Amino acid sequence: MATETDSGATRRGLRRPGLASRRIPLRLNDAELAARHGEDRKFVWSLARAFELLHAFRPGQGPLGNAELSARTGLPKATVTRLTYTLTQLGYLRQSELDGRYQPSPALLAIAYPVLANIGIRQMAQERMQRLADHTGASVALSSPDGDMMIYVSACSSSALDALLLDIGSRVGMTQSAAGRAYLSSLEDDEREAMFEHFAGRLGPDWADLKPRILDSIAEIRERGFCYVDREWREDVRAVATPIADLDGTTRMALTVGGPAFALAPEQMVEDFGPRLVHLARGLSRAPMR
Amino acid sequence: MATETDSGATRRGLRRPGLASRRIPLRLNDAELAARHGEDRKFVWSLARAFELLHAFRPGQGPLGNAELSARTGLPKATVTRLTYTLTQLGYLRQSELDGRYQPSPALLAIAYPVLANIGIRQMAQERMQRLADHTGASVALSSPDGDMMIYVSACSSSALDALLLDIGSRVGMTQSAAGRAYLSSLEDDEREAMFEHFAGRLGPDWADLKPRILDSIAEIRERGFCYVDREWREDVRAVATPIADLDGTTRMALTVGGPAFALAPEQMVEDFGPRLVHLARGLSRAPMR
DNA sequence: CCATGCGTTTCGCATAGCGGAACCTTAACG
DNA sequence: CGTTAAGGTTCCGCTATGCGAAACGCATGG
Repeated sequence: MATETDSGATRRGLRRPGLASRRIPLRLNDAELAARHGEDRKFVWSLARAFELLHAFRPGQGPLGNAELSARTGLPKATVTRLTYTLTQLGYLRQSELDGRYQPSPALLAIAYPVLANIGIRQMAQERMQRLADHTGASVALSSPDGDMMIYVSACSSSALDALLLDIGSRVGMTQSAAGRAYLSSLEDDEREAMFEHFAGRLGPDWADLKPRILDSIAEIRERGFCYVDREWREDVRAVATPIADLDGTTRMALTVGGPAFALAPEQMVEDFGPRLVHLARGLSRAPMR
Repeated sequence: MATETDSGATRRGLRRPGLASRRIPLRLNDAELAARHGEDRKFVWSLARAFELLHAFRPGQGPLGNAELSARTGLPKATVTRLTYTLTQLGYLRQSELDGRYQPSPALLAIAYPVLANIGIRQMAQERMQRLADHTGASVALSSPDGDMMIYVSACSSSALDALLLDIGSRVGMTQSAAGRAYLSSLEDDEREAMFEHFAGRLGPDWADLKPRILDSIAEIRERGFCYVDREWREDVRAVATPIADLDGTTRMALTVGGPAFALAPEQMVEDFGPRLVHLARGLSRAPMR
């Protein structure tokens, strides 16, 4: 009997936890937040599940089958079948004729498009970013905060670097990246403090190492307008970044020049790229009109 | 009693139709298809509703409130509240502090990102597209089919055209645009015939006008590799386009050069841009490796 | 042939989530 | 200030929804 009851409880009980506690499902709202929705009459769980599923697709890893999706998300096979089916019908997933596995379809770009269109500064910045990319031979990007990540909303690279290092939509950690620190520097003290609390909670002991480095970067920005971060985000990448506001004057973002460490000399980053970046940001901030 | 029953029936009955028959909610799966899901045990309606809601946001139209969303989608206010609430929690919508209205957030870009990363030819094309844009002074784009639309998956513009005419994720009609016709030309006869059936169904009487023009464009492509479409998609836009395949060799796409009619002379489009475009497509198709 | 692995289908059940209606706010107006 | 209007949220009863364990199909492949 106890078994019976337990099994029932577990079966239902697993539902939420499947999303909530296990494996940090929603990368931006903390797991705790998700857990808090346990009794929330307003929260639509099937939606959360579907997005978690979409999130299981990673760039460059190619198509995924239902089994793989089930494994990654922790959702039961039947549920995955239903979700992939629905998403396919809606056109957001595309199923390979051959192996029946799924891939996100361009339709997703279409729903993401209004995001781009709503970032006023993007349009203005585009050309000048490209010029800066050409001059520096590195990648230039504009990024916007999202949880504890920075998301690229615009990206240019020079011909020198054959492939774009990172493209629109890619994400870099807010704490380790130059972009993230530039953004953090633009926050009010109390806002930044709140973020720090989050980080502390998330990172635990590592935070002690990280915090001073972030503070250094912020001080650097205060002093000369940009920060230089060398191989912290990734072993092989260095970048400079500066904060910038969108045309509405409130939305905070970051502007970055970066690239593979082997191709970029630290001096040129600090002496040339950094100042140019600041110049660009200034130019965009006192934007003529609109 | 009859009233009672009817009201009940209507109440529930309205649900599906709210998505299905009314106002062509899912732009790519035909309304008919959606309607067909009436009894489909596998179809998750809340998902469809949520995406319809996301789809209500249009580029450049700024943030939307729940009322507006309710009006646009035909979903009841309470439902909209629940959905916006959930999407906000998940981070895909962002709510303005001031007026409480919603806007799609960059998190959407992050879920769309794998789409870009999976299109192999994108990376290779980027630089050469940019060069072509610089040379022509027009916009160069790579687009992928989605239902009866072409969606831009890559876009370059020259410095000459200050703003990007269209950005990644924007959509143009398959029937009217050069890109769409280039894509159509790359289909097998039976596939194309199937598309034509769709169009005929969708467009009704207009189809009679449109079809010959599409066939002309296709003939043009057969003959000289590209088609030139002048102010059909929009009053003020002209473009040339050519078909191209992704690296996998199967996924069909289109490559376009286009821009405002006043800035582009028909002769240069046909004599210079078109041939260059074809050259570019050829170069990309016999891509060296990978 | 039986195992293994993927995918779909079935089906009974609890509840998720729907939506009409009531209920707050704010704002504007007379 | 009442009053109307327009946005939004909350309530709440009800059932269709969508969940997921388990059974089933269907390929591989040893």
